[in-house]
Amino acid sequence: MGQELNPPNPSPDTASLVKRLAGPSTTKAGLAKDQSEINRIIAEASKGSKFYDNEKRKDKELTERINKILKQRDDARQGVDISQIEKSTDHTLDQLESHRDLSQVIVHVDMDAFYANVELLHNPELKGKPFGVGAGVLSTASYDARKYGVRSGMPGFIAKKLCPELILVNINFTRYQEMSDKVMDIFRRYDPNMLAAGCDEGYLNITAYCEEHNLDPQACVQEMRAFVHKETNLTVSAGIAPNKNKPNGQFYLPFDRESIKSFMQDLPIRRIPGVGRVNERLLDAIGIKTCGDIYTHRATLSLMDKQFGLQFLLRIHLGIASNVVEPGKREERKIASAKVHFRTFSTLSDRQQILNKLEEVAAELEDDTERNGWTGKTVTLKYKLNTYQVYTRAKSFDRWISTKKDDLLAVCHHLWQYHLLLLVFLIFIIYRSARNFCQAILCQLG
DNA sequence: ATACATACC
DNA sequence: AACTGGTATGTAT
Repeated sequence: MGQELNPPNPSPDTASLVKRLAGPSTTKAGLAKDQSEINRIIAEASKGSKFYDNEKRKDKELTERINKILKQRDDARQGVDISQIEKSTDHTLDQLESHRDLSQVIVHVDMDAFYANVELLHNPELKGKPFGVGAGVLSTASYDARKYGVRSGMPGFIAKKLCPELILVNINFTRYQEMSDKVMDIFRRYDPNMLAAGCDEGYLNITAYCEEHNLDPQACVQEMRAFVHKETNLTVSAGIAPNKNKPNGQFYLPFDRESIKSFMQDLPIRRIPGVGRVNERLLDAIGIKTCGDIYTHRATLSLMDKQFGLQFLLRIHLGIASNVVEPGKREERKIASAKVHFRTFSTLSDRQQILNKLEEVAAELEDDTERNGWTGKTVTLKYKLNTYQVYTRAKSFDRWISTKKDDLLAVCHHLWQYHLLLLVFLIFIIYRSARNFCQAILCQLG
């Protein structure tokens, strides 16, 4: 609320801001030794930029949100019988425990530094050298680069600050897709129903394979990893467990309650899929750092179910997760989008200039949707100012809409706001569909 | 329904 | 100088 005072000395960055600036992928493999020095360099390099200001704003918002939650917690704990709540939570835990299924052998496979290692195959010169894949922003970093703190998602100029001798390699999607297909084919020999999660990882249920081939899970996975290495020259890490919760790298989690419990006890909550940087901080604020801490604070979590999701966390605490592996339904496309960059920071104050840009993306979308026989019911306009603030405006219809350029523009005209006339850095239209066009026709027929 | 935020790779 | 891009889902109003 209050005005920011301008202190005589610039206040140092808060720990949370420094961490935020370091980016989301700080839990990756191949970590450097002194993370705090690296984070300091990153914060230093970011300082003074619009990006930095925006992160600072978001960090402050989150801090305010945390304070609100802490107050809610204190209110919620007033005058209630904590031990009673703990007792009822324990009952829920017993219920969950009684349904634990240890019968399925689930493997999570993850290619090691996939893009980087594929590039190494194509250019052995890179061996032993720190390099990143991608331009502008890195898609991945070689293990030699990770030692310096270089990570995926990091802008090139910061990576260069951390590691001046860093080599930047252009991205070659077709190359990775080719290798991905090969690797996935190997995985499918072990589970034809496997779930491919992105192009470099997947989940397999090898229960049937182990039984049929009279193999124990560890030997089976060892064999599979050996095949991958032999046929592609790439390495893959795997975690074997009774469910899909992802252990750390190469790991066999024994299939009994006690082993799972002790594994979860000290596992940082951040390692759980679904707990990102924001939820990590929210949970930290109420004293939860590890999956074991969930139990300690079960009463608070129970009282604040709405904010934190009690069931979700109790299952995490017990190390219980889905053990159903399915290939993931033939993905129906849900969104079609097109985008334009404004390369300049100058004010695009000329209404006509913006209209031209809008026309450009609308034409691109018309082309895409016409070619693929697509339509949808919602048009979304999304744009980013040079402050990195993002805005979305959407309009939904109860019928399939025309994807003609001019019709899209007519909707956009309805959507765009005056501050589009301010500095615009990036703009894109998202055009979203519930069903594809063929099905739309079927719908109309009956 | 809309406007966002968060998370994942 | 440079801060993924695409998709899904959650949440508040």
